[in-house]
Amino acid sequence: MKIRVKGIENQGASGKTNSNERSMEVLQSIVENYIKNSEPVGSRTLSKTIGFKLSPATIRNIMSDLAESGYLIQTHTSAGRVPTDKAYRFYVDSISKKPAIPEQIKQKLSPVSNVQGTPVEDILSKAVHLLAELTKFACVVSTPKQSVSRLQRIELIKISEDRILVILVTKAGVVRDKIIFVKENHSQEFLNSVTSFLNEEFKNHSMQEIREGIHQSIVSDRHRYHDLLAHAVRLGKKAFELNQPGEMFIEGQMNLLLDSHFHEQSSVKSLIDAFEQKTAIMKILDESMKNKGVHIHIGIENDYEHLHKCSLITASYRNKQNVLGSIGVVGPTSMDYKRIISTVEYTAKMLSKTISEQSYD
Amino acid sequence: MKIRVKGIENQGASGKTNSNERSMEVLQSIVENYIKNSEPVGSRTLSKTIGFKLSPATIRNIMSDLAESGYLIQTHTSAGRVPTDKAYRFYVDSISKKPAIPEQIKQKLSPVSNVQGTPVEDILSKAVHLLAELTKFACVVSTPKQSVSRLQRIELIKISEDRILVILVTKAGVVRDKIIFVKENHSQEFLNSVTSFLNEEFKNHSMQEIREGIHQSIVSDRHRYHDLLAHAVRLGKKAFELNQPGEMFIEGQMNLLLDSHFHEQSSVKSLIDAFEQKTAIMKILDESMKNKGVHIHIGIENDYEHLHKCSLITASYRNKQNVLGSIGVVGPTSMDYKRIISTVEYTAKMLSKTISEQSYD
DNA sequence: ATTAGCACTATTCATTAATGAGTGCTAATA
DNA sequence: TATTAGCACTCATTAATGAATAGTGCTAAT
Repeated sequence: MKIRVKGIENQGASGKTNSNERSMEVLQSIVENYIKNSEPVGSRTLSKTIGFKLSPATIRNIMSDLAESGYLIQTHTSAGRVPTDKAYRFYVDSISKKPAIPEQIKQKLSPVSNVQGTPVEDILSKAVHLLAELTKFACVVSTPKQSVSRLQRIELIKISEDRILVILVTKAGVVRDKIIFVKENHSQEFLNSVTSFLNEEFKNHSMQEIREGIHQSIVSDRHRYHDLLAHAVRLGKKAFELNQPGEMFIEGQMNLLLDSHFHEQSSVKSLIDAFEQKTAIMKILDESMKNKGVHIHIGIENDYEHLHKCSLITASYRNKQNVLGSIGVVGPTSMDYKRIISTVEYTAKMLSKTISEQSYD
Repeated sequence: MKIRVKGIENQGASGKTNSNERSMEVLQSIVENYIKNSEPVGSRTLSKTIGFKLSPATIRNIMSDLAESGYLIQTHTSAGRVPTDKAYRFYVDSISKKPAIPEQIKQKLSPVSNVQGTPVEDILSKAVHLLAELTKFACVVSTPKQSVSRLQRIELIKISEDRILVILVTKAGVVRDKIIFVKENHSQEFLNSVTSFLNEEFKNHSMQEIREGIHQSIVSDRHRYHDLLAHAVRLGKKAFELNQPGEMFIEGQMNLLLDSHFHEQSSVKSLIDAFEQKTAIMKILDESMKNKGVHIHIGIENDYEHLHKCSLITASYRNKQNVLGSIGVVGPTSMDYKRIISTVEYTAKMLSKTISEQSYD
């Protein structure tokens, strides 16, 4: 077997970066070509798109090497080649300059910032809807995490003899309500004092801290002989109990099923499962909150098996104070990464801007 | 051309109800057969399923008549026959005894009633999710109409200098929040008095009435010289302004795309459009609130063209006082009507029960 | 009024052959 | 030594063919 310069990978061995650069260029071309046409790309076509700088035969050699290194596969002997996830990874990593956001996209997304007094949920829902429309894929957004967001205000409203409506307003502008059941029939006046106490004690603290704080209060038992505070703490404990596992909005699932890449029965089932079982996607969104910028998960890189044929592009959104959640796109691994990445990035930016303006900091 | 007794339609002319009944039975069999197998049904098969009481030849004659009357169509000359929307309409109208709800379905739906202090939205979302799982079709539910539901409580909370958080709690247990922007910097104490005023004035009134009432107050101008009331009315007007067009939750859209009846590209596009353009479905849900019981819209009967290949089964849910919204299934016209109808009916019943228990009446 | 029988029709399925896109290898070339 | 032209080969796709099949419609017999 002849030993050829492999390009990209073992450049160290050959020393000829020229050949390496060429391989890279070819690979990029292949990826872009496949993204555009969704068809295996052959040496002849490639020679054309590259501008006849190389003959099909030369390209065949390069492609053969790339296939050997795991960047390309053939669906069958006489077919062109298709990029692997490894190729997509290489491709996105090699994207240097981001394309400018087309004016059209900016315009489409402008409704996101055009909101006065709209609940955060509605803003998110609007944003994810528009993103789905723009990308023609499925889009998801996670609602602001309760635990990190800090308390702006708590309100206790007596609803009936044994029911109290708890309203939590966070600094991010998210309003959460829930009803707690109590044995004692507290008067509204009493609830008002409890409210004052809780507000004074916990305003500007994160939900996480509050939960811990209240727990400590109970453990330390320092309120045992003070009726009001004892009740306040007990009510507070109930009020701040985390009951929602973190929500997420999904839009445009059906776009995916129109996509030719998911036409096989099995892929469709996988997708349905993935969206049914929200946890996997939720996890990726959560992960995305930890670091800045756009996150890209390509096919096999996803832990969740049902997402192996998808790529996820996510970006977190925030207010002035905290990272709140993230928004993202779920599409085929052969998506137009450049376009999608910049669209997601821009959407997240707009979202951050809008929500920051609405935040109470 | 031979004139034969047409059965079903022109029974008056022939006088022989026997033949008519037979036609009905055959048609029912055809519909059930097609629902079950999604394949054109032929005379031979039918003779079997009917228990050989009639020979294929006889059945052919009957089928020919039914086809002429518009109950059946042939996809091509040598194919069996397929029921038309008219046939489905006849079929559902002729359903006499509803099947008992299988224990399995009851069990699946039990989580709907197993909710303490859960926001109504979450109950609805749970219900529609389970319904989608049970029926394997797309399911929708409309959130309680704001206009008909009556006020349990309003709360104004000062959020920042120029922002007030308005919380509306309805008797149905729905909590709505929105932020209003004001020019004056009201103190919380002042807001409390306004709150008291609004609560006293408007508790137990429907939102509709309140909006009208406030409008009158402004027109009559009787509060002109009373600063507090003037402000209260002005704030109230803002607070009660209807800003959401009525929401709806959708689940299981993807189920539809798995369904063989929607495999053609065009149908899929239609469906996506229908769900994108929520208004059409919303309208049907709204319609369904006007009358009791289960509502059935079969294919062509739907005003919205994109729903011509679907049937919708809807039922309203309510609390003790009012009809609040409705829940329904969107599936192919060849759905198993008996099963779906009773499932939707049961789900709506459970929903009503649960929400009634949570209501504040 | 019902049914058996038969001619007729259209789909479906498997087989075959032609076409074409694309590769891999070898030998010629710059 | 790297590149390229040329050629044999492979495999998917397509169209055409024919057999098998499921179903109808009509007529004549029961």
